[in-house]
Amino acid sequence: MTSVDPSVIADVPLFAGLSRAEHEDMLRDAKAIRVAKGRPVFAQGEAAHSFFVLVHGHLRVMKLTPDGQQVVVRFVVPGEIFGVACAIGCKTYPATASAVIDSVVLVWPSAVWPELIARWPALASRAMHAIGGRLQEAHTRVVEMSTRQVEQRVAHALLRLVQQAGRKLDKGVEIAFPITRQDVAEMTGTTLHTVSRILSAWEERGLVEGGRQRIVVREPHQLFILAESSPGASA
Amino acid sequence: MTSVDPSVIADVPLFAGLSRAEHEDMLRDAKAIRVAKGRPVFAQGEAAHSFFVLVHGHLRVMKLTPDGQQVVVRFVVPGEIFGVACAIGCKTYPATASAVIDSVVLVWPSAVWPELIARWPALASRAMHAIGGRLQEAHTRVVEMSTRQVEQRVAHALLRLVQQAGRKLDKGVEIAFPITRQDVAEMTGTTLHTVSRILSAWEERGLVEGGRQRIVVREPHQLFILAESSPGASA
DNA sequence: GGCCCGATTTGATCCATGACAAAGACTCTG
DNA sequence: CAGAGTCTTTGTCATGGATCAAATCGGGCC
Repeated sequence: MTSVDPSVIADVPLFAGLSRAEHEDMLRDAKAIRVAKGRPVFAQGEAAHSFFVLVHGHLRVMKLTPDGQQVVVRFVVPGEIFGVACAIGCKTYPATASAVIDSVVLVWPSAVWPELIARWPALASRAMHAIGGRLQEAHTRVVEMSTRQVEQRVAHALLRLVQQAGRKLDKGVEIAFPITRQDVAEMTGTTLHTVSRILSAWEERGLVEGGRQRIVVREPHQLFILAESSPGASA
Repeated sequence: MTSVDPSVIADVPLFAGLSRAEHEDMLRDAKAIRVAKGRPVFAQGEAAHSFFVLVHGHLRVMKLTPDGQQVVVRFVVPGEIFGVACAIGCKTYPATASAVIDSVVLVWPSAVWPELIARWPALASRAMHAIGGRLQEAHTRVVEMSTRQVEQRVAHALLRLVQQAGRKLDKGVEIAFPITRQDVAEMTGTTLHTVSRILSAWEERGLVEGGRQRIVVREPHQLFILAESSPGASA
């Protein structure tokens, strides 16, 4: 039996407030696995055998349409629970999660979920909040896609990424994992061409700084203003 | 103290499998209120004092953007729980719910939620599934908005409405509550003008039949084919 | 170091759909 | 039954972005 050091979940919000002994107890059913950059943790349509917590690294969660287009649902950062299909009554995973950099995840069999939440009711509540937060975010995204133009959506997406995975730099904040224009396009419902043009324009104005699979936001506040401005009000 | 007849929640899926005595117990904290057509049950931004179950009628849930545009999040049909901000850790309602026809709702104070789920753990699980379902739907909508054109999105929206609130007619299925082209536009991220044109075109082809605040789907299957066809493949 | 491949940039063109405008059509009310 | 207020239809025009096409750039690998 793989034994996992309980300290790895010391700062997982979902498990906050539990004792070390309780952590150990929970980890009894878990396994830690390494996922190489680019490899999937699970794939859309697969039977939902397990649920997960990301310990280290970054994952991209995406949905594939029947005709092969893909949409980025979100990025997972360390400490988050993901792949909880079992908790919401899905038999199969509704999306694919793959590593954008070498990552480490904890894996529990789906079967232990009911047991866990029965034993720690706070867990149910926390999980509910986590799912609720994602619902909120999804709705925000729907509203955004319905009412704002591409430039504003890209601005919002960048701000969200910065908040979720920003790394402070001398001059601005950098998104802490490799991300392509294509990724940003798939987060905002546009094309990599349009994203490239927008970022170029922003770079011109000193708002951001780009690079291969790299985005640095120099002026988050300016970006915020852009994101919030009403759809008609352009320069 | 208002006493509510336990039979009103006999067919609420959330409470299925509980005994009549348990229903009574739950209803002890509830009040039933009538909401006139057009009146809000709660409004976006308001403190989330209560959560609800719709007993009779239909509600529209919508979000308002800072600049006054609105987006329809969903319609609530009888038997559904809604306004569960408290369950997902929101202090205020993130959207507005108002009656599209005269309706009756059960109201519980948010404060009893923790109590209820503590007493009936199955409730927590059911609620989780309900929220999960909405998350799925929201993601589906994001994918749709990112990858399909307006006509396909409208087709999907109609099919969803038919499934949720379809009333079988001699010639087709009717959406069982008054709904305007504006509503459909706000569900699909387009304008009432475009929706009107699309419905007119479909009516021409015999797929649907329209009227004031009324839509009858004559050929669900044709609509389905339209909804699924790849974005480029038009007549 | 030189090659190869994926990522990015940029230009030119096209078109789905939004915006504007105005005229019906249906309901309810007084 | 007239009038008002919604809702719906339809026409015309403008345009934000998608699409198509090609360079160019930058890294990693042998």
